Amino acid sequence: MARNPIQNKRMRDERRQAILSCAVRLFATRGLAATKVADIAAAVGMSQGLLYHYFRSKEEIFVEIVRQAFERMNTAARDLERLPLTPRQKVEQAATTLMRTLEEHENFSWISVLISTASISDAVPAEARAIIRRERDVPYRVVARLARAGQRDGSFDDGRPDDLALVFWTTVKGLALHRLALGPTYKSPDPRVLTRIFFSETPT
Amino acid sequence: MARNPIQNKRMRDERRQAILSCAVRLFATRGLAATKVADIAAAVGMSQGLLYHYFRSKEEIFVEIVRQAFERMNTAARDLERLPLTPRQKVEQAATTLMRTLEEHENFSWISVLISTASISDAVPAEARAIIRRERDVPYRVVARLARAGQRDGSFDDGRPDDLALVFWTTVKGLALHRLALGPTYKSPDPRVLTRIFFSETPT
DNA sequence: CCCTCCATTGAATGACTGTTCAATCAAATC
DNA sequence: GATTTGATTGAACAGTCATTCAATGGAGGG
Repeated sequence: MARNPIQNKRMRDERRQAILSCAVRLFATRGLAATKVADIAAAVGMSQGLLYHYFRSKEEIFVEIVRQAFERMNTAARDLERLPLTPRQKVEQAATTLMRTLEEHENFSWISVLISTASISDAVPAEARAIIRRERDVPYRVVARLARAGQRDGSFDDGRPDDLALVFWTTVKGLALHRLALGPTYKSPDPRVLTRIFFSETPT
Repeated sequence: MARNPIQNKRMRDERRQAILSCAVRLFATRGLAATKVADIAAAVGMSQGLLYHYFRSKEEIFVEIVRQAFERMNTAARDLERLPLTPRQKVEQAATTLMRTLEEHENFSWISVLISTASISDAVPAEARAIIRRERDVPYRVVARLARAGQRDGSFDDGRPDDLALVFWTTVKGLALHRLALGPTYKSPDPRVLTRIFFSETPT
């Protein structure tokens, strides 16, 4: 193995990521409590003991997954908001991107499901709960602001912005769920099922 | 206690229902594995041992909940389908009823969340998985048929009926989730967020 | 008043599983 | 080739928790 301390750290990080990405689908399909450390170790292909060389505990793995998930999702949401586009274009782009991501990256769906269940659950580590509480409504707020902007400039229909944002993300989560149920057969619906939440077909 | 064997059975059934309705929210918030038998017993207010007088195992409780949930939901769906109404009226009635139920009966949301998580989970008893596999798409099919009927008679917009049904139920599930997060503060959005999936505002 | 059911308890049991640890291995540096 | 440093293992440990069970209570019927 690499003795170079920098390469060393990199390999360690890669190994941690490998563990995380195996653990995601286990946690998503079984939940934290029902996922055994032995399962994770088997999925990664290492001994149980070695897992504890990379993470202090099963809970730490879980927390790390939650942390990274929100980091990526919220960065993407804020990036979208900053793009120099009209509200209508932003919604269209978000809808198209999300539908494509659903089809192409199974991982997005695993993470989405994991977060959904973790958000409800009483049985998650306190640290994970804190992250969730702090981060979970960022995407909702972004979309609600978008809805408000669109309604102000007249390109969107009416409806309480918060409700519309809720329906928007709810639909995405539901599709993610469905995508996992179907596997590779899955085909995303027309992005208009998302855009229609905000405005009817006819371009202004 | 009632010695009358008929009354006796009735009291036993009531007790079983009491256990089930306490267990639902525990299973919904923690998942099957993370819910301890001790928790359920404490919630009902009985000893752990006594639980086993009413149910053979923790899993049996879970399975019974799943069974009853699908029974009610699917009966309601099929009842709606049989009503002498136009597709448009049926969708409107379903939307209104669901929005009201969400506000008034917290239990509906608990059950909805329980079923959602159970549907994904690998870690549910085989019997529950069988019930889920067998029953879960009844409501989807009912709504898809409705969509097809509405499109045929021209009162609905276009869109793949299966996709529309998916989006419809997904939204309901998402709202149930949100309703639990908010508690008594929750206020259902305008039913049109549901009807709009199928047709635009203007009445034909 | 006794006998028979059922409800009820609380403690014992036994399996499961997260975590620790002492020991081995392998690579790189000197 | 000796030494250091991190990777890796497998078994042991400890705590948790579902399930069982022997014993008690209490209500109605004879």
